[in-house]
Amino acid sequence: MKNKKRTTIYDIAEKLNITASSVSRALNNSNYVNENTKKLILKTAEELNYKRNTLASNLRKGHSKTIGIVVPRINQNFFSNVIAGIEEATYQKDYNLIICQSSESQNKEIKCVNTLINQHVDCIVISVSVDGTDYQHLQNVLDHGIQLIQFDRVADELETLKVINDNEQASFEAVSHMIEQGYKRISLLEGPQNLQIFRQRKIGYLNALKKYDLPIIDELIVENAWTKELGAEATRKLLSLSEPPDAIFASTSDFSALGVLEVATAMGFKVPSQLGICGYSNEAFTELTSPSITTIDQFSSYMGKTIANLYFQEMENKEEIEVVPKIISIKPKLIIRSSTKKNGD
Amino acid sequence: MKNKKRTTIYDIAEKLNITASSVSRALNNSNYVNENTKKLILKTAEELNYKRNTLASNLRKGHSKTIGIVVPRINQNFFSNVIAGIEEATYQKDYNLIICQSSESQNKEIKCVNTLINQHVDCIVISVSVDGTDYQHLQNVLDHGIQLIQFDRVADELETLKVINDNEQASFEAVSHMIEQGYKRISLLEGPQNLQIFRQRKIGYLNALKKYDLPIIDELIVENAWTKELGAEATRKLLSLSEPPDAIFASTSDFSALGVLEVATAMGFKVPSQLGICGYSNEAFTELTSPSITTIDQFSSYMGKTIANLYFQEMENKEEIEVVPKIISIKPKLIIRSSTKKNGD
DNA sequence: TTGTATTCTGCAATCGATTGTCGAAATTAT
DNA sequence: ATAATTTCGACAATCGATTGCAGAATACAA
Repeated sequence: MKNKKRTTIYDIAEKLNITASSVSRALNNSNYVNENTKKLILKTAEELNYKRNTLASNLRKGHSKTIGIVVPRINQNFFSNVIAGIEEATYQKDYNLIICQSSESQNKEIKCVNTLINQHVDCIVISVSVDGTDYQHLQNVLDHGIQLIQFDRVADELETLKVINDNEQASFEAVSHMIEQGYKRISLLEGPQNLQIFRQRKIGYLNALKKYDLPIIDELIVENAWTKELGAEATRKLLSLSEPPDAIFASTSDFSALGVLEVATAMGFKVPSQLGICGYSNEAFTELTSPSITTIDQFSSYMGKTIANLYFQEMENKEEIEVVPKIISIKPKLIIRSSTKKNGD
Repeated sequence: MKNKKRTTIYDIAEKLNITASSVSRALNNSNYVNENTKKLILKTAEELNYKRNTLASNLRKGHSKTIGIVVPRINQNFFSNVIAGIEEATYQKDYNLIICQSSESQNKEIKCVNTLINQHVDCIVISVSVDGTDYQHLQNVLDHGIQLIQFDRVADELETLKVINDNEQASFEAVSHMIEQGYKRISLLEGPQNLQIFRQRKIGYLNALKKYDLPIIDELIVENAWTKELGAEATRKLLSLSEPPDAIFASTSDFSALGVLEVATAMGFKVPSQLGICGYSNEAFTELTSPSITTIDQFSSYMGKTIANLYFQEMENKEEIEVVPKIISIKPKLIIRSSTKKNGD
C-alpha cells in the first residue's frame, strides 16, 4: 500500500492557472470568486477526485470538529447506547467521534485523555473509571481550553458540565416499590463508594427505608458487589444468614442482579415469592430471564443526544458568556417486572 | 470556553533561547541534541504543560496514526465487541479510532467513508450496510492509498483484505446438528441475499439438507426475516401452515430467533420438543431465555484483534511487497443449548 | 598548532488549507 | 469620458511540528 500522492488545492490551481486561494474560496463557497471559475474549480476538483485534507484545515482553523469520548467499556450496553446517541446527534453537524476505553483503569484513562488533548479535540465526553480518586487530568482538559462534559459516573468535585441520572430518586423509587410489595428485609448490593452514582443509590435506598420506618440492617448491606460474580458471591452469603433478606436490590447493575437470580434459583429460593430482586440499567436480558427482572431504565441513547446537544448549545454561547457549570439530570424510569411482584398483580 | 493559547514548541524554544528544531528533536528523543539541553527542554515542557499538537505533527508526517471504523450500528453487541477488540490491540500501538455508524444506510455509509478519507486515516475498517449494492466508495478508499479491511459483511467483488467468519461451515454444522437431533422439516429464516454472509449461510443450510437427503421445501424458506419483528411474523405464518416446520434456523440473528421463540411459545408450541430453534451470533441473552437458545459464536472480540493485527502486519510489508488481497476466515463455534435438544440429552 | 572527526544547533523549507490585504479589472454612476 | 464603486484574484503569512542541510563548537589525535 504505497502512499499515492493525493490531489491538493495546489494541483487544482495549477491545472487552471489560478492560485490556491481562489480554489480554497471556491471550495468554501465564498462570494469573492467568480461564479464561472467557481463552477470550473468544483468540476475540476471532482475530476481529480480531490478530498480536502482535514488535518491541514483544522490546523489552520484551530479546531478539529471532533469530540473525544472516554468510557470504561465500549461494549457495555449502557455505554454503547450513549455513544450511539452522541453519534447520531453529532453526525448531522459534521463532527467526528474519537472513542477510547479506559478499561476501568485510571492509568489508561489518563493516557486516553492526554491523547485526546493532543488531538486537539473540541470537547471531551467522559464517564470515569471505577478506580478513580484523583482528577488532575480532567482539570488539565479544562486548562487547555477544551470543553469537558462528564456523564453518568462523574467526579462531583470538578465543576464541569454534567449529564447524569437522578440515581438517588430512582433508587428511592425502586426500594419503595419493593417495600410496597411487602418485602421487609431488603438487602443492598452497593458499588464502590468513591463513585458518586453508587453513593447516591445508597442514599436513595436508605431514604426509602426511613420513609417506611424500616430498620437499617448492616449485615444486609454488601459493599462492592458490582459484577455478576460478586453479586453471586454476596447472595450466597446473604441467603445463608440465619435471617436472610426477603429481597435484594442490586443497585450496581443488572449483571449483579443476574448473579443474584442464578444463585437464588440454585439455592431453591423462589423468586419473587420468597426473594424479590431488582437490578439497575435495563439491560436487554432483564426482560428475558425467568422470572424477568425489575430494573431501572436510564434512557441511555437519549442521554447521548442530550450530551451532544448540551455541547452545541454551549458552543453557541462560547464568546459571550462565561461558562457556568451546568448539570442536566435525567430522571430514570423504574421498570417493574416479575422479579418483584410478591403481590402477584 | 475561550480558546486559551496553548504552549507550542516555539514557546519552549523562546524561553530557553534556542530554536524550535532543538525542542522538537528533544521531544522526539533524537540523538542530535545535547543531553543537558534535552533534560532542560523536557523539564520546561512539563512546566509549561506542553502538549504536542498531533494535527500539525500528522500533517507534516503525512499520516495520522488513526484507524477509521464504519459499522451499521455501534450499539449492536457483535459490532461493539469487535470495536472493543480493535481498540485493545491498537491502543498499545498508540493508534486512535474514529468511529462512525452507517445506521444500515448506504448513503450515510458513503458520507462516513468520505469523512474518514478527509481525515487522512491510515486505514478504514468496514462492515457494509445491509442495503449496499454499489461499492464505488470503497474502491475510492483504495484509490486514495488508504488501507481497507472489510470484515463480516463484506463486498466480495472487491479485492481487499477481509476478515470473515466461515458462515457456510457454521451454518452447515448448525443444521446438521438439528437433523441429528431428529428434526426433519427445518425452516430457514434468511437475510437479504445481496449480502454475502447471508448467501453463505443459506448454502450451508442447503448443503446440510443435501448431506442427509432431506428435501428442500420452498415454503419453509423465508426471505428477509432478519429482525425480531420479522422473525416473529415469519414464525406466525410458518406455524400456521398445514404442515408446519419442526425446527427453525434463524440464520440472520439471535434477535430473530428470539422472535421465533416468543411467537412459538405464545402459540403453544413446545420448544424444543415440538419445535427446535437455532439463532446466530451468541448474543448474551441467548443463554438466559427459557429454554436457552442454541446459537453460533463468532468470537467477535477476537475478530477485532485479528483485524488490528492484520493491519499492523500489512503495514510492515508496505514498502516491499505489493499488497495481495488476503482473506482471514475465523471458524465460528456452534453453541448447543436447550432449544435444539429434542433428544433431551 | 594544525587537522580531522564528532557532536550539536540553527536555518529554512515543508505538510495543505485558510484568510487579511491590496491592487487590477469590471461595473456602475455622474 | 471620468470618477466611484464593486468584484475578483494574487500574494504572503499563518497554523505547529518536522527534517535535510550546513555550519559552529567541541573533542581528540598527530
